[in-house]
Amino acid sequence: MRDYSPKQERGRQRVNRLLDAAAEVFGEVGYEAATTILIAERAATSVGSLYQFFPNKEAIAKALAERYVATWEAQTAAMPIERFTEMTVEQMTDAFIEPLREFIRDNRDFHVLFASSQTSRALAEAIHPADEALLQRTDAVFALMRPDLSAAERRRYGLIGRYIVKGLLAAVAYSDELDFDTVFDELKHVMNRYLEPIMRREETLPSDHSP
Amino acid sequence: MRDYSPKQERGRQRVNRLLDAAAEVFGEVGYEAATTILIAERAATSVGSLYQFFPNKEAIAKALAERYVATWEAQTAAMPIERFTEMTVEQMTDAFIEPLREFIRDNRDFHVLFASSQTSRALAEAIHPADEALLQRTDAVFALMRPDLSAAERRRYGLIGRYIVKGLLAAVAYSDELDFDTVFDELKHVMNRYLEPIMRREETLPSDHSP
Amino acid sequence: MRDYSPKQERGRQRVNRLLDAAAEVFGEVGYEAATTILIAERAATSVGSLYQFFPNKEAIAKALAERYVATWEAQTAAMPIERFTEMTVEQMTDAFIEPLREFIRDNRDFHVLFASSQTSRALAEAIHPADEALLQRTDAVFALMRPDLSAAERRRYGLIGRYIVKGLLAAVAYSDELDFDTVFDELKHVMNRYLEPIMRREETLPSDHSP
Amino acid sequence: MRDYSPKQERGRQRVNRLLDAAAEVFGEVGYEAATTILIAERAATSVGSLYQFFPNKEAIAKALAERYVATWEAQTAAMPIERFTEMTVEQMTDAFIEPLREFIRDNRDFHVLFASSQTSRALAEAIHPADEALLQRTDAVFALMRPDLSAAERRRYGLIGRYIVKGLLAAVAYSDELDFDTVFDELKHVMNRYLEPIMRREETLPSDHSP
DNA sequence: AATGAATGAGAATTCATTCAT
DNA sequence: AATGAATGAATTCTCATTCAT
Repeated sequence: MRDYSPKQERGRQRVNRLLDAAAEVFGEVGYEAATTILIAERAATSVGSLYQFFPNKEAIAKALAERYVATWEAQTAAMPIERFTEMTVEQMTDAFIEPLREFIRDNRDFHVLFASSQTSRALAEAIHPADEALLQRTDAVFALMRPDLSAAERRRYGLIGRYIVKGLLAAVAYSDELDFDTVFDELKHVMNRYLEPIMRREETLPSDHSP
Repeated sequence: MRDYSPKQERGRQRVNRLLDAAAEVFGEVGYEAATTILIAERAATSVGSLYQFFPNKEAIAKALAERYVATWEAQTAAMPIERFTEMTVEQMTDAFIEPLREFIRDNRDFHVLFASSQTSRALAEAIHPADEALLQRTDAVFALMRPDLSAAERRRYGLIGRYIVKGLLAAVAYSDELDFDTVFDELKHVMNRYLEPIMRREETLPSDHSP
Repeated sequence: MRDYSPKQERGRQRVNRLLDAAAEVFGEVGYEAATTILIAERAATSVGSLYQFFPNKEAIAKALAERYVATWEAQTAAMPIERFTEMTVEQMTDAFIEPLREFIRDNRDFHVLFASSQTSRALAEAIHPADEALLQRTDAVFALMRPDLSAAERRRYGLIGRYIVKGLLAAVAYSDELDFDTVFDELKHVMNRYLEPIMRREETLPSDHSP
Repeated sequence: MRDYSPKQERGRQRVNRLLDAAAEVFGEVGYEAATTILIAERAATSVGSLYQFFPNKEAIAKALAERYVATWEAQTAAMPIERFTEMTVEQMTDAFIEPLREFIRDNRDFHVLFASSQTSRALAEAIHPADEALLQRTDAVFALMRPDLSAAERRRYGLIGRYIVKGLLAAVAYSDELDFDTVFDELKHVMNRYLEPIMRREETLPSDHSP
């Protein structure tokens, strides 16, 4: 297989410009409708250069997803996981959602990629590792705060939470009726209400969600 | 402009077969990747015939969305809106989610269409009326149960609720870790928790979500 | 998989025109350099039509090879295999080469395809069945006239003979110094001399080619 | 025009490495499918360097062909042409084929280049001088042994012989059913039988190949 | 001189839509 | 009306060759 990694500084810069362009174009027209030529043009380069660094369109999406995850992880690294032990549910939700809010504010196009992954089988596979990386953190927090939960339960709550988040990120991206901060405020509220019974450890198993 | 509505019983049947086929194909490969020829073949007919009834691919999606809404409305008609006044929040959620659960059970491919509408500008426009129709019902219920809410608030809660629902429908469609009923049970739980403070009319305005 | 076979008479005609065009174009520029658009244009149609009937360029070559074989077989059917028993080696060679001469006269472009199959892995696979079909006949004749030969020997002589033929067909196709009939006369001579000791059944095993 | 000839010892080595790489790559994927980048990589250098020494891809093939001819000529120089006068046809054939056998054993990829030259017009022109050089030797031998043959006849027998050789070299290169030495043994046999009547000078003109 | 990035024309292939039969 | 053939613009991707570092 060919080696697509840039060897020179010039190449590294171009890769970043291409990813910026891809984020924009995906954001504007969606993954499917985005053409490699359009992306290249937006990055002020030629298709040839694009294909010098990416074997195909899918790989662009994948690299972009990875860059998002890396950015996200760098940002969340500021809040070490141990800090969560001493938090209330509200604080914990804040600790999750507020960085997300800022992240999305800076990366408005983020969501399209993940939304499109529902539409394109190939993209779904490309995105999956990134998707999975995001789950790790919730899992770790659940494990810390509710050690009595089974791995399956942690996973379930993590997944459901992620789908809620994705649902509301769609709201940010596509609804012109709901403004940015409203959605995040609602998201915090939803998550608080969802997680509160789960996090109260003195309760009976919350999987049956009974009071 | 041509008239695409079927004039005879045979035509109506063919349209339905085409929509069935379209639902399947959209479900399998997504809207973008679905080809008109594939849809026609799945309906055991020819492209030529397909274009007899639909001016273009978008129109198929639109008609399909409309058929979904009609089916949904027929199903929910069984529960007249006045009945909601005497319900607890749990009952109300049940009254919403259980029919949805059954609807989705019968129309597994439903979600893809709505997910794809996030990806394709054209499709979004085609789907929008259907999307809007679904919002009417929540709005009506809110109006009935919390007449003190402003139209904007009703709309906001309706929209947010819809995005949560969409988020979890994606879980049904794409996650092989979460099974059908688990998702719907979680969805009910989430909605209950979300709506409860909103529906408690003796509370202060829930928009600020303070206890 | 899609069905590429023509369903209407019109389609069948177009397929034949496309194969004619392909033969020409392959003959002129070779398989690799032949473009599907060029072939389509030569057949006075559009690429789209070409791809209606052939999944890819390789398939065109394959179909063409098959048509050659079919033509060839129709022509050789006139000389039933039993007739070979009563022939001298010269007559047998004649019975092989003269129809080949006529076939090539009518299908000048034939050779390019088989020559190109040495150059393109994909093409080689596509051509192989046709190639193999041609071997059947020599094999049958050897079996009839020299029943004492082992299958391996028959195959060897058949293969070598075929490579000689191919070699000289290249001469017809590419050499502007050797004219058509000269090459075939030489070919007959070569084959006669090659086959004579093999065909003389009273000889010792001809594999050692001793007098 | 630029001067592409290597000026230093290091350059000469690099050219040779590039030709080695080219031979390999042509042998593996054919001339058309071989990319300059692949050749450069195989030679453990970069395209940029490749173009330092060759103006284009065709020139690589040409240089390679020339190197083959030079190698071949060095090898055959051991057998001065006068020695042929005292040989039987069998010995003469041996004197031709055995060095060829050794040459091909050492240069397995040789044939692809010449086969590809049938497929690519441009390559054919590049190869032609090399091709022609190989003909000189047969011509010289014919002239020596059969001074009564016309130049045209010598040329004809030389060409036909060369096409037979090429045909069987293809067998070596592409047939996995015929092994290396079998093919050369058969080749010797074929050439012996072909040349014998031509070389018998007491015969009538062999062009009519009558006994 | 060496590396590998940059370019862009050109190739194969797809597919919504129109049209002939 | 029904079928499936026809069209060609658009898309992804390749690669010989040139250029910047």
